[in-house]
Amino acid sequence: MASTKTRPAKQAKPLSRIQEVNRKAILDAALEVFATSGFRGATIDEIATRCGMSKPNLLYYFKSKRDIYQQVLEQTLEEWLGPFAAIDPNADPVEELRRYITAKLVMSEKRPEASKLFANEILHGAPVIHGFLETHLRQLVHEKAGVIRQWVSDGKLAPIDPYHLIFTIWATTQHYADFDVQIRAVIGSQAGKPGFYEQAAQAVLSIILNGIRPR
Amino acid sequence: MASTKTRPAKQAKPLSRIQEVNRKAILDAALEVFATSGFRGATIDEIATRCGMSKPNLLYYFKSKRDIYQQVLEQTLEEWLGPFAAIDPNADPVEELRRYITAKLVMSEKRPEASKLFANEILHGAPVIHGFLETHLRQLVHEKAGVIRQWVSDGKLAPIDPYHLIFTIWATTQHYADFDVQIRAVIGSQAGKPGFYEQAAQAVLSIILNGIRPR
DNA sequence: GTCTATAAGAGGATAGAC
DNA sequence: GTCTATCCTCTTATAGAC
Repeated sequence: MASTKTRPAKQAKPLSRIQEVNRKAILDAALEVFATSGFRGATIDEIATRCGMSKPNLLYYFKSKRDIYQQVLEQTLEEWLGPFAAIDPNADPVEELRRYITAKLVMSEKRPEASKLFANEILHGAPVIHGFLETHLRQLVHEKAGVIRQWVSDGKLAPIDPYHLIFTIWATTQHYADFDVQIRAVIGSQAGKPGFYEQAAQAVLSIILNGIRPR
Repeated sequence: MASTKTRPAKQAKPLSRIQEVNRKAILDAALEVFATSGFRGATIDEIATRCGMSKPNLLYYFKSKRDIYQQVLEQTLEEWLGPFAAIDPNADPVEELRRYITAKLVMSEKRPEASKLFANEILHGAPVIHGFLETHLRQLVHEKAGVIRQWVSDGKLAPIDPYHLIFTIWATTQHYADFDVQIRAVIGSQAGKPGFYEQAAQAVLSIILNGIRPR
């Protein structure tokens, strides 16, 4: 396994093996707890218990509860926006949007906590990521809106406001993660079954894609 | 102003004039605070300050913070589901859905707190209204799904799963209330301007209605 | 690095005067 | 009905031993 020594020459503090492992364990546990309880509802104790550590030990790795929260958010943001950033102006519009919507639904199924984490943050006024939303996300959405607008100009999509199309896609796909409790309550055991998300994908794709196909 | 005496003969405790006024003031303030902060994040103190009362005085009218929360939720539920319950099987399907979607968007614009209150509750596992969701809401959705299924059978709508159509409508319309902070951050000052919700309505209606029109 | 013990503070709820 | 004062619990964060 070669040398496990970390080179101390780098800029920030180099993390030892155990530090990396523990930090990751904490962030994983924190994602789940913050997602289901929100920032205020979450307790350091619950995060600690979930990753088998003591409360003070968590605060050895992170200087405060808010610090943990912030880093979980930042870590998840990148992953969450990946498929959006990957929208390709040169691909076929309908196929590209099908790919994007499908990817978002898969994420809602596989990692609902990530979606819930953001929903909580934004619902409460986005105190931590407000700056990010106004700069990076705004710029990214502006860029992709331009792509969609071009598709419409080229007659490849029905005339539609790009921003509202993006919001519609976000809303529908994330709904399946954020409101899963309601969906489960309303349709019962079907929601847990294997084919459920495929069925959801088919319906959502049918509605949105037919709604924007050029006529 | 005639007599203001309350008749003590009724079943539950009759509320005096001042009691009614204060209860309503508390519930109005509580809606705003719970909507923006969630149950855990909200404090009795903030609710009290917002309606110009003292903390103990609130607890004279309601026996606990949870009691206030529960009553705000129940009070708002009825209003929130009104337009859904009003979907008319005998009306023209596309027009009826247009009416419903428009009504939901108007509610998101005029009373975003109501939407946020539910979003918070459901996001955190619906501890208080879970029973309601599994019984009344489930029954209501089942009924309306039947209406939509019939419309599809009659060839008045394109073939679509009724449940996913309902979820799509809920998701898109409530998104404008629940995620308003993100929308504002992304598109800037336009979001506050007068015509914005009309523009949103046009886009959402265009996507969903074109997506389900019979072909 | 990890623990026990504890300080410090926030917030829900009650007692009791007025 | 409304207030001030207070109790008590929960939770964040730190001190300091190991």
